[in-house]
Amino acid sequence: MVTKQYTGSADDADLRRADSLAREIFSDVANKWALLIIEALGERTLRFSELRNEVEGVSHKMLTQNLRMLERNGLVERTVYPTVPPRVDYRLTEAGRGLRKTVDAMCDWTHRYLGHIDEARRRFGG
Amino acid sequence: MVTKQYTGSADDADLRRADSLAREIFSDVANKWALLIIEALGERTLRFSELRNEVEGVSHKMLTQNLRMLERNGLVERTVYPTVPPRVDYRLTEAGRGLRKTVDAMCDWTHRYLGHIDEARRRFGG
DNA sequence: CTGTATCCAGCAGGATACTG
DNA sequence: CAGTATCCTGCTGGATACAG
Repeated sequence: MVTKQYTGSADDADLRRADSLAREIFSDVANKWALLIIEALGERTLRFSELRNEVEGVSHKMLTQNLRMLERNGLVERTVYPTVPPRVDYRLTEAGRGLRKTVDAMCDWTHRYLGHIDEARRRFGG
Repeated sequence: MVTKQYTGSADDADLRRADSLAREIFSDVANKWALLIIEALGERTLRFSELRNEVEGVSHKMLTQNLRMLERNGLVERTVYPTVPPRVDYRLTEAGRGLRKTVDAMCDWTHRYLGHIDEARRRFGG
């Protein structure tokens, strides 16, 4: 997210639109539940109820809400089997898998710096 | 963030602690403002007011709050110059720069899939 | 300029109940 | 089982004022 310089040229409107879209996507995606859901899905296909178990602490409502958002942005694909009781599968799209790589990197980072951070907190607190 | 299997062995407590710490860090860091601040800082050293300008739309309160949190976790270093008026510089620590790489990747991803997502939204809306 | 504290509206998000 | 809708509370986060 680099700050753009708008020069007043013809296609400034396009640049501005892209920029605001980028910020919108970032806001959608840069939230705890969305990232945890993506991480939980990984390469797997999971049902709603499975996802609910995998993502520790997520409520029914938050899960539905975030899944809709991810679907809307084309990061998650939703497959409904018209059986009874119904069965709904979720899996990452190509775009979703792309994002997942970055979330993985973030998880790796978290674990790599765990000790670092733990120590920093103690210093800060003392 | 992989689900761990707790077997009841001696150092389960440690594993559990590390796990909960990891989740805590993730919750702290996986939020819009924190990531935007980290991205804005980049390799630069910025003052509070500069940061306020760089991070579009952030309020005084949110900026302070997130900077404290990032400082507490040892991701941002805060330098106070006891001048009048006071001057305070912020810059990423090594840990912070590590995280920044993953945020960069996320930003790259956003721009790479911008069109993709735009299209997905239209499909979803129609 | 930077930071803290207070107040308060608005929304996030949990619990619950109900459909297909 | 999956999803939607409603209610209701508690927290988030903006605005404002003030201090160092």
